[in-house]
Amino acid sequence: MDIRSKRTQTKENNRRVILDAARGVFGRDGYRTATVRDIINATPLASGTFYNYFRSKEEVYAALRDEIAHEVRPLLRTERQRAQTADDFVAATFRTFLSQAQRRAQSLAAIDLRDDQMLAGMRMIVMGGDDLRRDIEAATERGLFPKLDAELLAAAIVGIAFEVADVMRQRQHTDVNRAAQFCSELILRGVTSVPVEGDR
Amino acid sequence: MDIRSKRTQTKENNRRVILDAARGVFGRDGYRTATVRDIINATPLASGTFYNYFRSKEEVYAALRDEIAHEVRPLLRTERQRAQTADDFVAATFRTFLSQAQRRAQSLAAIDLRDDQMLAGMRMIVMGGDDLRRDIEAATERGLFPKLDAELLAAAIVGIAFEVADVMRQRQHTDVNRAAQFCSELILRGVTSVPVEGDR
Amino acid sequence: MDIRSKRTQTKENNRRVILDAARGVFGRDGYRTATVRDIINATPLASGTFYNYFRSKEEVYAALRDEIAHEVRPLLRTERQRAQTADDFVAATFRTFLSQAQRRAQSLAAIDLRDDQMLAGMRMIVMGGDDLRRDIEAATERGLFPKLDAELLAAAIVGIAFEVADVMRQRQHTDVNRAAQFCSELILRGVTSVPVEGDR
Amino acid sequence: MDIRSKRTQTKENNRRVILDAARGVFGRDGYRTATVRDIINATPLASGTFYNYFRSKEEVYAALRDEIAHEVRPLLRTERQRAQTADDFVAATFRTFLSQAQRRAQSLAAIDLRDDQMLAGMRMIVMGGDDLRRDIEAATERGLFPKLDAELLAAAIVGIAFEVADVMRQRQHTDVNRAAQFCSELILRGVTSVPVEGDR
DNA sequence: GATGAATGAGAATTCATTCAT
DNA sequence: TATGAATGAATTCTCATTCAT
Repeated sequence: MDIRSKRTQTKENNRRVILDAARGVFGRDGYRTATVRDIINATPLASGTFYNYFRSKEEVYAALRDEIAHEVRPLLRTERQRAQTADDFVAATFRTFLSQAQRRAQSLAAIDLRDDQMLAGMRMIVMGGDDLRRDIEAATERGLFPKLDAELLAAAIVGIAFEVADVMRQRQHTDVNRAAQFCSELILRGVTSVPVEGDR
Repeated sequence: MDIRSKRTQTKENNRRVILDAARGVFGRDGYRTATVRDIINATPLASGTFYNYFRSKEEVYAALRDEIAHEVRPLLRTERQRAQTADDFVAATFRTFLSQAQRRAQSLAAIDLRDDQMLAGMRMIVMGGDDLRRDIEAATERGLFPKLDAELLAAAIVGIAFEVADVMRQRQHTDVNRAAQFCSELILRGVTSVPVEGDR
Repeated sequence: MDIRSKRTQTKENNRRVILDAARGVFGRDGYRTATVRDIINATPLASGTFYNYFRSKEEVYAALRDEIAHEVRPLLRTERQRAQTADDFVAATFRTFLSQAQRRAQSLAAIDLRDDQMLAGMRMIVMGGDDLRRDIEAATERGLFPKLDAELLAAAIVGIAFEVADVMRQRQHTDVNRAAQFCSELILRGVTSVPVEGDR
Repeated sequence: MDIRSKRTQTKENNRRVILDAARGVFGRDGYRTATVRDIINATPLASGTFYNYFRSKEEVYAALRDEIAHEVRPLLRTERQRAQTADDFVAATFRTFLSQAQRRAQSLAAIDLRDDQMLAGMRMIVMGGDDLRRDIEAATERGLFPKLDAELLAAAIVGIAFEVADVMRQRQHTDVNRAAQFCSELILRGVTSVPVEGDR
């Protein structure tokens, strides 16, 4: 059904190859340090070819980020919009983000989370631009949250998500559910209700 | 009476001049983008002079960061160690960090918070390396917190502090106390107890 | 028929162009004084291009030197290993070295012989690393020389060869054979048997 | 008797200090690599002070070289002019040069002999500009040598002296007399009469 | 479209020398 | 004269981007 010329296939394939290489390089060297040349070298392609697909490192990054955002954002929105309780809402957000962060360990999660461009990107993913704030506002309308500063709450959720993801990365800790639960409890009921740890 | 020779004064002055220029340039262009040359150009000094004071951009940044860390860390530790309640502990941390972030609007806060080096630096300031985690552990001994994963809690606090500071920066919002209170309530008692907003 | 693509040709040509330029510049300004920029400027190429071919000035020099060593060393070894008498052995060494030094008047010989890197290079050529010493030892086995300190003898031969080559260069004297004969006699039978000069 | 103002003493002392430092630095890093700054740093003096005494690195070197030349040249000339036989003449030259080279192990001899400026300097010392050639010519008049190309002979002697000094340096061999004898025999009667070695 | 060498602007850094103190 | 910080020209090298094949 899908009749593509060989050329088209190659074309799309190269795009893919570059994106994957970029992912690896960003993950290894950090977005900042990585050079276009590094990306090309991680590829069987020639340097000039890069510019047939992307105009710059930034553009590759954007593509990479958008790719993820496109997969993750709808998931997040759906879960949040379906949430019946504040617990559902918050837990969905953390669970989805943390499990994505983990699943993408070799790709985006492996990218230094603190890298500024990258961070902006990740934030965009979690918050979905302003998805999170809007979802919070909608949820507030539905009575899930008390009336509060949605933007600040969104910021807090994002902040926690990032830092906790980073701790998980350092610990090479993989119990996403427990981490997500920790975050949710913290946001929902505060430190007093956070589940007591045995040890990690 | 004039204990410092003119020379020494000039020398110290130049250091200051470079640090201030760096601050401005980092703030304007971001740490990443900024070049040593940019810093020099923001200065009446010659290029070589820079290298009489710092060996690289990294070193200037470190000096800038340490300057702040030196002022802020002791404050934070003292307040947290004196805290009689979890509220005191958490509130002190947020208040101090957010007010510092604000006070330094032209300096570090103005530096792109999302820049990775910068962010690592700021994290070091707030957490003081591991100050925060250790303080949480000590406070837990004192019974201020239930037994919990101190590292995760520290991460959560840092995450919130950052993101909220950033929102404040964007809003050019100056009510530090309200923001600090918001953060504290969230951490302590969760979203349900966060003070209801009129609007900003 | 045209086995090498135009591209490959250009590439090889550029390498040649750089080597030749380096030769000229080294010869004119001395290896020490010469800068990579000087070499580039003696070329129609762009500065970056240099670094597509060589990593540094040192590397160009090494290439230049090796080029010569590759041509000269085998010649020398063969002649010396075939030598039936001490006379043959010594004469071959001087003749080959001096004639090479002369033939390369525009290339290596023109390079300041006294420059240390250069000199080390030339020494490597004449002695071929340790070729000369080893050849002397082998010749001693064959009974061409009395048992003696091969390393010192090699050193003496090299020393004479250099200095005499330098005198020839200054004199723009071209009678290689006479110079070689002079050196050989000196080494073989000493000053008393050196052929009496009219004058130069 | 020698009434010098303190100032004059200091002045001469500083000159000395710089010369000694330069010697050490040249010896350690090589003339080429050494920078004026290195020399200054090897001194308790300030950078500006250097320029009260010397205009450049070259000038320090020249002073250093001349100092030695002034000590060594007269010795050499005297010995050579007094020489009754070719043996005396040649042996005196090698012995004096090699022993000087050795005695100055921490100073000039330690300087990379192959460094071009240095080499030119050393050559000047051994040959004394043209001393050696002139002395050879004079000795030839006296019948010590057959009529021959004095310049070439001088060159040969210098070449041998240098290379052998270098071998000695590498070997950390200290038997100057044996080395000098080797060189003399070689020059006087050639390889066949060079004393047979046991081993080094 | 793919190739990969050429390009050259630009960044970091060094260091001989000057000059105010 | 001594000091040592300031100077800035000069150098090396990198890397995004172009372009002939």
